Amino acid sequence: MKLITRNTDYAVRALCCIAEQKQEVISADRLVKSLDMPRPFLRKILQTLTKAGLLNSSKGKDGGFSLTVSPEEITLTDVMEIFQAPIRLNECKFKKNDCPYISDCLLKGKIDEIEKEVIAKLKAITIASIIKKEVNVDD
Amino acid sequence: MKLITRNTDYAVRALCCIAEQKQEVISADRLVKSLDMPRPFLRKILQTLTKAGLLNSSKGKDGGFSLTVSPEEITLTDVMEIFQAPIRLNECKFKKNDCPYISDCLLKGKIDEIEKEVIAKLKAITIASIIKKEVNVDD
DNA sequence: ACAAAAAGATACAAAAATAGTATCATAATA
DNA sequence: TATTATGATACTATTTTTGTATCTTTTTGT
Ligand code: FES
Ligand code: FES
Repeated sequence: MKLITRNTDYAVRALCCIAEQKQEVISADRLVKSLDMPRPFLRKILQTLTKAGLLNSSKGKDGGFSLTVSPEEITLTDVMEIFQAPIRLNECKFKKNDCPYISDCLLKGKIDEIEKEVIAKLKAITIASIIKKEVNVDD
Repeated sequence: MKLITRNTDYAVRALCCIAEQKQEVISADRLVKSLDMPRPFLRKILQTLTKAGLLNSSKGKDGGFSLTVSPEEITLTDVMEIFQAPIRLNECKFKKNDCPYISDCLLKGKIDEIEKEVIAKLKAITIASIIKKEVNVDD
């Protein structure tokens, strides 16, 4: 039971790093140095985030990435949906078929309830809320 | 993000079925018929549940399985722990190493909070609470 | 025009987790 | 001692996760 996959984890850390830094854009290379993760993997994640619309990218010299929206507007679920969709806690399939008991299954109902609450809580976590620390006053 | 794996799912359904029926014990064969799942897979699950201490088993003619404790005492987390341990939402490892940022990571803290709540809720779900329906009055 | 510095696109591969099968041994009982 | 049941275990297949490698395209400075 892994709520957060590595993809999402890396992505969140990268987004935090991008959000925190002051320059216009930051290159994949600099992010690799700051975050200490495998370059090709980070690059793929950045590309995915760009395609998903969370990042702007610019090529060429002094190119790099920047957020398309403010850190307050990026929720954990946004990121999870990109890398871990579908966000379901219980699909209840048997041999690739939908479970025939799904209509009157009480477990299903209970899990779904939990799911809703979890997702609500995940949605409440934003990049901004993650990077917000005392250390990091805007100066 | 799969909160419940198939193993757990099958196991819960089997436990419900065992809990619901009136005979002393129920055999794997009868469970297969009731639950409509692959026999070898169910058998393995039943064996695992037995080893884990949730089921009694008896061999030979008219052998089968029965609960060791009442359905009220079996929680979803009990079952999940057997098949999906460790129950963690966020391990945050990088290349098999623990994440070096773990000590001052706010995301980690937030996820851990959610984790605690989820587990509490899962713990509140018991086999008894799953099978409890109007249809099923003790007669 | 051309080289350098960046990201874009894709295809591939390795590892881990999940899901499922098959086979033989062991115990109980009639 | 045959039958009926579970126990133990080894094996295989599939899917998901986690990466790597390679080549193309765009931008910019010279
Ligand atoms: S057993 Fe399938 S929905 Fe519950
Ligand atoms: S990034 Fe590793 S604990 Fe948060």
